[in-house]
Amino acid sequence: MTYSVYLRMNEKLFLRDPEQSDLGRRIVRQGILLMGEIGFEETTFRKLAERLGTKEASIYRYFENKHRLLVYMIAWYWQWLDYQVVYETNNLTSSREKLERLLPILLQRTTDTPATPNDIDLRALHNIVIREASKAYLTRHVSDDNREQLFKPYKDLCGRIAGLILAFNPNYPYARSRASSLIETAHYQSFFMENLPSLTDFGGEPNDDSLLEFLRHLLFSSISDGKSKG
Amino acid sequence: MTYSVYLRMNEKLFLRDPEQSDLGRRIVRQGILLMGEIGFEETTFRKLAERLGTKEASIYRYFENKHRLLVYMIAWYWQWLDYQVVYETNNLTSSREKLERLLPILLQRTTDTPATPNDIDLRALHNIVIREASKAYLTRHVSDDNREQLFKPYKDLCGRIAGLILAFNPNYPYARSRASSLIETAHYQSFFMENLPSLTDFGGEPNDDSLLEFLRHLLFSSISDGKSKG
DNA sequence: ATGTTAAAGATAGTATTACTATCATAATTG
DNA sequence: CAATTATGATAGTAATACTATCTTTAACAT
Repeated sequence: MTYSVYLRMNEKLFLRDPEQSDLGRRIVRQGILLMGEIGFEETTFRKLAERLGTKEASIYRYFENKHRLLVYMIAWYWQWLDYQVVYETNNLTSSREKLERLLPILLQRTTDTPATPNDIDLRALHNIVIREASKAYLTRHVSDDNREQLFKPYKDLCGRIAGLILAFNPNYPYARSRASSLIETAHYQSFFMENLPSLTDFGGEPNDDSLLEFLRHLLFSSISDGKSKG
Repeated sequence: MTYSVYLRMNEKLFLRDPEQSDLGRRIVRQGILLMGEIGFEETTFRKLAERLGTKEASIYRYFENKHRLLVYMIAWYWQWLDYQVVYETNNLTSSREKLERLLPILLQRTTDTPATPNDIDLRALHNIVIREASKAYLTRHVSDDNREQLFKPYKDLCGRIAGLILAFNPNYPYARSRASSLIETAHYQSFFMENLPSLTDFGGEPNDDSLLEFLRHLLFSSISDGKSKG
């Protein structure tokens, strides 16, 4: 039996809660597919409306604009990831083991998901996060958006990871920066691997986990104490 | 006496070389100021033209579109940085020292520039790189742009840094990824520090160099051999 | 001086985008 | 059955991202 998680989203992210209606859910789900296919810039509410057999005005009733829809999707992803981290590290005692489990989650290398997220195409969403997530905050209105707590899920996830890092090494002084840079590195290295491979050392073959090993080495070398391990 | 460096740019980046005419140079220089002020999305050729006392059609004679202008500015920055790295590490024998010198360059913490770059506002350009550089490659046409060598300056800089890393530790297996992630980390941590400080451990006071220390620790812990140093 | 070429100015026009407004209709709820 | 709410349908606007064309100006060559 599979469970389904309902993630309660910040109300500032939408005009009308898309999870409360059929059209709303289709906007999000098909929006993920469309944006995954053609990218953020090429995506328009008109194209999405056509795909849904509705009109752009209807989509505007749910989301103020395309950027808010992106922020919504990304926020959903971070909340989902946070949930996955909690689930996967639950009952583990070793803080190293917890961090080990974290890495494949960040790279979406996990096969068994703890619960099926209601028809959301996770692979498409993960690709959107890799290619478009930075566009959610690299704007002139970051500060306003931040004030409205739009980035809280990302901060929460970073906070969670920073906690794991501090559990591993309470003396490490850069836990939050280490957490945010771990996430970001996972994503643009994935992007580079796929699109600008000469910026990486990874071949990109399906079962090549050199990126995972890179992240593992990078993480543990930085948060381990300088002395040889006892 | 100050010298002035002329950076030869890839011809694919423009329709007409902006360095060869007064209008062209003003497009680039004022473009940097405008984009630094209002950001990439808000920048239009119309606004830039007004600022220059010309018409948008004139700007289109130099650059195919706004994205190409961005790519040009970013490419110029990477070439400039590469030059700076070469200049600053010249005559140093210690590879550790070379890497040490690299870090403040990446953060634009260097006071003495080796040569004055012809009226280019480096501070504004650095801010553009922090906020907008990823938009140069996070597009649907990365591969086409890459084929046209538009990202060569970035790759060259990464290659240069990877070389320094390998000089420091010839056995390190992820030199290129380490180089690209060093650059990227420097930039989005700068952005976070300024705009989403809770994602970092840095206060952001003018003379606070905790970001520099973070990068230094992150870099050397990862590329040093696992054994205690001899 | 004159003719030629190239750069820039000026004006206009088009397709698309990112919305906003309004009104009708269908579905839901009380 | 009445009232409310969601959606559909249509229209319209201001701005954007260009393209085209024609004129003026400047440079340069003979």
